[in-house]
Amino acid sequence: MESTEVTERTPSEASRDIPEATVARLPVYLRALTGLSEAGTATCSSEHLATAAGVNSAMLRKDLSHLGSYGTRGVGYDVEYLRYQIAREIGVTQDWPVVIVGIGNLGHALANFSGFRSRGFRVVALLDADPRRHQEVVAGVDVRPFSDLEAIVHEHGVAIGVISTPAPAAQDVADHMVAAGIRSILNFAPTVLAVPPGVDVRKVDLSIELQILAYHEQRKALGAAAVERPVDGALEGRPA
Amino acid sequence: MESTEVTERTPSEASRDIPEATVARLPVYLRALTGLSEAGTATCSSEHLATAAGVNSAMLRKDLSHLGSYGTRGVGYDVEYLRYQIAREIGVTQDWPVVIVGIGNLGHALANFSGFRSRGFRVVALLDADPRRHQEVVAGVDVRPFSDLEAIVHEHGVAIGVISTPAPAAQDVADHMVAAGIRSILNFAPTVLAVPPGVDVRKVDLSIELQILAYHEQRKALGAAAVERPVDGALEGRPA
DNA sequence: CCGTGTGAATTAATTCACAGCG
DNA sequence: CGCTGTGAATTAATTCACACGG
Repeated sequence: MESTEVTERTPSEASRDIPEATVARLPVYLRALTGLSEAGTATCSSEHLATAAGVNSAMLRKDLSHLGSYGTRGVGYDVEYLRYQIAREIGVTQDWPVVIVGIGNLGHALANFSGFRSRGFRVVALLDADPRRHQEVVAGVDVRPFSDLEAIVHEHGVAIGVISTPAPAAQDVADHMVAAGIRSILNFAPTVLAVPPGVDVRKVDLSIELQILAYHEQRKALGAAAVERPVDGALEGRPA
Repeated sequence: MESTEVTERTPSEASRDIPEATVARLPVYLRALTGLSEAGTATCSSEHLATAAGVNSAMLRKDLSHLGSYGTRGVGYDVEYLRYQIAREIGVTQDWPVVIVGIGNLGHALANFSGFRSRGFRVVALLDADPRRHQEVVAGVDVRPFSDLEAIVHEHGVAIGVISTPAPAAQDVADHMVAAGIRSILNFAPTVLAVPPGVDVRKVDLSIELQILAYHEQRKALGAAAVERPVDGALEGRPA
């Protein structure tokens, strides 16, 4: 089985439709609509919804235009209706069974995260390679051996796997997930995963996010003064 | 104090230099270089490093070209040298003091996450509004009242704050962080934060990531057949 | 009128392809 | 030679600005 190529093409096969940048914002709109709905708002303008979602209204309208024409000119959008349409487009009108591998601190937090359940995902199994964890019950689900992965995937029709192991274990976990038939992986381990074409990987990397903030913070600290790159010099330790 | 405007301009003031997309990849390169370094590799080509970082070599070279000319034609890059240059550019040659607010499951996981310490960040305080948590010591740091925020920020010169509270508390926490002088926020709460200009917010949202995967997964499930949008119909429950 | 939906214009990001240096 | 660094070409994302319909 050839899986040397590092993953490219996050959007796989049949993605010639909604731009990737739009797809990434749809869940944000969905959440904003849920908020408006809970606040009792029946109708909203693109301006209103855009503010709630933290984007500008032109972009919101452009994004929504990829889904269809769900608004009413001169009026705005029906909150419930639009919410349903977006949920359907994303695919969270159904429930997705999810398996989490790696039940350390982060795995615990993920297992207990109520947002999964309420947003279209159901954690059907928690797996860990460490036998000492197999005693535990986390969030009402008992921790099982990693070797149960394939059986669980088949039993529940799991299509999405979450990796919250330490970095060194992540590639092996990913390989087993792919072998078991999982084609979408959310990776919290700070490592680049290689997967065959057709498998989507998204990564959430805490220290990368902090480093991006640090970059901008550093820029701010430089103040309005001398923002330019160090004029020359800075060649400390240049190799021969 | 006017802070109605939802945040735009993630890159603030003095960011007319390296493209945002490049900045977001620099930490990935940094990690890949650390890996190569630990493996004893002294020199690498753009091809080699790009593979390790999960990007293509043209993009890597273009990204690095924004920092300067740190390679040797016909040879490649000196791993240690390039690593230092990127770390310096990001600003992680120094240590950034960080405060974490909200010590629930996720806050625990973050406080214990060793990757922060080893990548240029130092957790100087853990804060929680719930007095019952003030007994605890997490990762060697004791949990203090949220009201200590301003004192801690000033004492340690904290520039970066992490929010891992439930969604309803997040905006209030952000407001206090901004008031205390924090200008970079990493938000794990599933909510859109409004902050004044000059403050950077990055968000990490677990269910959004899963929803993006679900979208693509749904597309795959449709198979090669009928990939087009439902030809018409699908107007279930269209409002009057 | 007012606000959606959308072509056109702009800006950003990525990829190509090769000149030029070590 | 081989690989970097980079202009030029391409593709994607965002913003503008306004025609159009309720």
